[in-house]
Amino acid sequence: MAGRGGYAKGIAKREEILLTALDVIARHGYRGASVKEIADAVGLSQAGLLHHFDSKEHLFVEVLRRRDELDTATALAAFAERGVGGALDAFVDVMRSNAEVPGLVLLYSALAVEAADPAHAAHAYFRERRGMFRAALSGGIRQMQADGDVDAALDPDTLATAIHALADGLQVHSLIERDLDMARVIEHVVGAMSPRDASEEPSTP
Amino acid sequence: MAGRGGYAKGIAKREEILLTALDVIARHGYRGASVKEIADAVGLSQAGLLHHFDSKEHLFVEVLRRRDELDTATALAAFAERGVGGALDAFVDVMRSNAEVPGLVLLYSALAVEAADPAHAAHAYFRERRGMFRAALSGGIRQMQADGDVDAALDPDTLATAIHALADGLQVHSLIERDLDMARVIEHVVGAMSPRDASEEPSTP
DNA sequence: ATTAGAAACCGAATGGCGTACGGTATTCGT
DNA sequence: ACGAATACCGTACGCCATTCGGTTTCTAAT
Repeated sequence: MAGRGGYAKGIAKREEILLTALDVIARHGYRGASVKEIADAVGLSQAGLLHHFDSKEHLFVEVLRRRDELDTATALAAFAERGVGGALDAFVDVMRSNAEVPGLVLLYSALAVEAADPAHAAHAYFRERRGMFRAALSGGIRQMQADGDVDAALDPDTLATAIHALADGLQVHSLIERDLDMARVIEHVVGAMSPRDASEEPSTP
Repeated sequence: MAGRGGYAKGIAKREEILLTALDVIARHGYRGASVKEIADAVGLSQAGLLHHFDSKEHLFVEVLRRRDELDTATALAAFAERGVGGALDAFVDVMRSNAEVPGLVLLYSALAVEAADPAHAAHAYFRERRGMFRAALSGGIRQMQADGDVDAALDPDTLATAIHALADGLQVHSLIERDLDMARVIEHVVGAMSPRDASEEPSTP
């Protein structure tokens, strides 16, 4: 069991662990990010670290959950400021900035695959996350279709599924091909989805 | 070291191991596919199994290499028969049939992430494979642009990168969302890339 | 048909892994 | 200042991939 909702010291330590875990992953790779390595990095024994989290898996999932909170806040703010088109831009921006957090893409991709096992702590996380994400994305696409920014002939749900998969696939590829500009690829593809008569070529209006 | 190029018995056993490995992955998941499990399934000790392959990683990479040989043969045959457009169809077909091999998508996705580690046996494999695959794909796209089947305003290299990432991302997603029709999504996206004046509907409904 | 050497295979051991358990020390509301 | 909840540790367990030395089996050359 994890010592949840405890003393100030414990809360601070838990926070430190979450931050340090990403650091260790960035430096040692996902395989090298053992409980011992992370425990050493925060000055705890292995048992001491596992006191704060149910398991190593749960710790990692918690790291992603924290990141999600930041990201959705950013996206919602962009939506409030700039509307639907701004939200899609914000999505690309979030992806761009997350790609610069060392270890984060590695952790996300690794867990996304491990989550295939229904017994894995990340299974439920990814299931619900994908539902939420795709619902929001397809909603945004529908709005953009109404605004004439996306071809109305395309199916919003299928498109949302595709963009989400594209984003995750690019992350996996970027692990090896480190100069891969994910945001640029996505922007290019999304640009191809806009109605041809409206934009693309600046011919006489 | 591996007992390569040996007696008939060894060659047969190695083949059996490669087939059985996929079976074990399908039944026990990637995490459950330990050397012991696979060794038991083929009637060997762990040491006996490792005699045939340099490591567990190398064994898994070999499974993927074999599959690639089959797939490229299929794709080349389709190209010879049906030309460039047929090759893209063949690519989708190959994806569709591979998705029905239990364990294969799981193995591929798991290794694709583990290959982030330069020391991993799959690192070189995925590096070279992506180069080949994208070169072929972008070449095909260029041809289809010349034929008027793909919008000429799109960048072939970027598009090839996107489609490849999309395919891999869909595979990861399908691990959890098992009713996800990957081929359908890809066909829908590819259909959206065709010139608008040419076809009214983006793809077959 | 024999034989020498390569290949196939095994038992046991090694070091690392995540985690469960029992116990001690620290914290902090009361 | 008390005591229960929390923080933390040493130890141990079972599983993992891999290594090593040794034995059996195969087969090509004699």
